[in-house]
Amino acid sequence: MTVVRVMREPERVAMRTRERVEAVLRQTGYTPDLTASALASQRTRLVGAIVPVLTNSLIAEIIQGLTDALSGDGLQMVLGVSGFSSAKEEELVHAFLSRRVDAMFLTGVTRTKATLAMLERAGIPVVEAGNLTRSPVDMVVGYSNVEAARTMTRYLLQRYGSVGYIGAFPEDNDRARDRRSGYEKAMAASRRQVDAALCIETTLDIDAGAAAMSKMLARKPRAVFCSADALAVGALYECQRQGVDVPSQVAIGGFDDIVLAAQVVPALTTIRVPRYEIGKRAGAMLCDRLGGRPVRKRVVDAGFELVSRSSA
Amino acid sequence: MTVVRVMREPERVAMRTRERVEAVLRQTGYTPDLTASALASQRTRLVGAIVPVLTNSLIAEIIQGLTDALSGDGLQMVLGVSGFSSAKEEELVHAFLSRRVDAMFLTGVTRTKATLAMLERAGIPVVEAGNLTRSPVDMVVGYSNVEAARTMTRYLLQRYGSVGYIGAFPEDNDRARDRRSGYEKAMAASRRQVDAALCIETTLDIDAGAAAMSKMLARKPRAVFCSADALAVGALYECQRQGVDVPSQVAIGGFDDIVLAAQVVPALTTIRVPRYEIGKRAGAMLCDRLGGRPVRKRVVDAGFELVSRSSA
DNA sequence: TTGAAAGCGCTAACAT
DNA sequence: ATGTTAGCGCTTTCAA
Repeated sequence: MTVVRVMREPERVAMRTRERVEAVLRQTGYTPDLTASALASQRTRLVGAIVPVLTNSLIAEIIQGLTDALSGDGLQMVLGVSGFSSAKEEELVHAFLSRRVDAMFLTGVTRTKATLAMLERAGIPVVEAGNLTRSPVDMVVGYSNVEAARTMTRYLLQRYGSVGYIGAFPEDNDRARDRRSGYEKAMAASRRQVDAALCIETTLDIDAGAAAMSKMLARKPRAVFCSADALAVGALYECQRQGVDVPSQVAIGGFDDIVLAAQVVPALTTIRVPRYEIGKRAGAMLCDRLGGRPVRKRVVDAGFELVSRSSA
Repeated sequence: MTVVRVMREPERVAMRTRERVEAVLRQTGYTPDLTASALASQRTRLVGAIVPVLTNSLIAEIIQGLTDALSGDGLQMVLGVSGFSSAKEEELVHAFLSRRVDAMFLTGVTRTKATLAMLERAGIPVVEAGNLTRSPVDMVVGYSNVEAARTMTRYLLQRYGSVGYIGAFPEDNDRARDRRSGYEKAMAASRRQVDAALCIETTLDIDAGAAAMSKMLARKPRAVFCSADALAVGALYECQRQGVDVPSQVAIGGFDDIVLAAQVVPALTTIRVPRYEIGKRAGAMLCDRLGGRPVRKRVVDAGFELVSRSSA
């Protein structure tokens, strides 16, 4: 017990005892065993985080924000990668709960019934990030993907009259689904048919964006909304390779405002979302709850902003 | 005990008993507590991983490979971000050892004495990744940054006669240091002075590459070796913005072969390293050791390859 | 085929 | 200011 006090409330231990204990601790290279501490205290100081992939700068920055927030409170992060699969996410949630993580961070707002039930039963703080919902499992911080996509589509529609769509596969990915839905809503609002040939869904990387654009160029679109900057950048390069001028022949709108977006020539018109801040805020909310500080706002809308640059 | 057997060696339990136990487990929604398991068995099934940053596609892909390898063996990853600080890395190593991780993954091959000592004492499998060394803490998988940088510099020197350098800050970053050193060796080998004005070190992102190139263009370099593709891409865009043609006016060589490198116009001449495979192999080596399978090759050279494209 | 018992290294509440 | 004690929920070994 005295040893414990030296480590946790050294002022309560007599100077001489303390020094003796500290000397021994140093000599023996003692390191407290958090494994035992976790069992005894029922707190692991571990946060489980599940992301669909890591190789995506949007997600990487959110996670960076999350770790920054957590490390301030001495919390650590167990990371799981779901590969855009709800089933894999379910497995991971189970594994993390079995590890008795103190809290969970999840990407997006849709998951399996079983996942929901487990989370419910666990009763730990959970924050969902990257989208919005009226009914989060517990807390959510993100922005409206529907509204953002609608805003961009409307912008392109006003300027160019017609707009195609290149997006990520929507299965097990509510952000992609909502972005597509925003596109469709804007189209409907201005009484446009969505032309299936001008609406491509694909994997989420630069090459795929280029390939999709290559197909779409055959149909001579006037403007294309790419629901992720990675896709938009790939599309842009494809245009360059084919000698199609952007924006005079085809305009391109992106989504995410990754660092690259401001650098490409022409610079990308896109939707800016506060990525890093979303992660940081999510982490802060978890810290608050774990520290016994109540969180009043359980649904945090971090907002978005249309950044108009040269590509559209 | 019978319950335990039902979960671990069900064939050893009588059919009827087993069914009864399984029913109860399902009804109560029982989830084994790994926290207690860890304490009793002295195995956490946790691997600690420390990276300098996440927002870097090279690193993100290595980590992706690592998680893929680990998840096959039911291992999970605690992730720490050191921000290119050896001191922060030291803290993280301490925290992870205190958590009794079964193994450690570290980026690069140089660290503080204290870190080394802790690792030594812990006696767990450790794999260092992303560079090579003759004397790893335990195991290492990477490639020679010196040789790769030398190869690229030599290539540029042969074609363009003189070569400038834009690289990442070398403090607490042996990959950056070695790349610079490879550049200098190649320069020395062809009897060139390294012109300080043609040698810029900066932070590791696209904007910084653009800014550095902007400065360097004032000196009319014939070719520039950017020791990371992020920098090279930034440099390339800066040239485009300034109307400087690549490669006829300035040639640019990169390093890493990120996905973007093949897509930019002109496509980037760069050094390809097997990023994902490095992470995967590192994970596999840890799994082998934890599974009691000895690892013969403790130093794995994953190699590199100069990819000649249009930018140089 | 099933069960009993000790112990992993801490925490937390209660003495002294 | 310091010490004692009883768990936490598993694993491991030994017994029945």
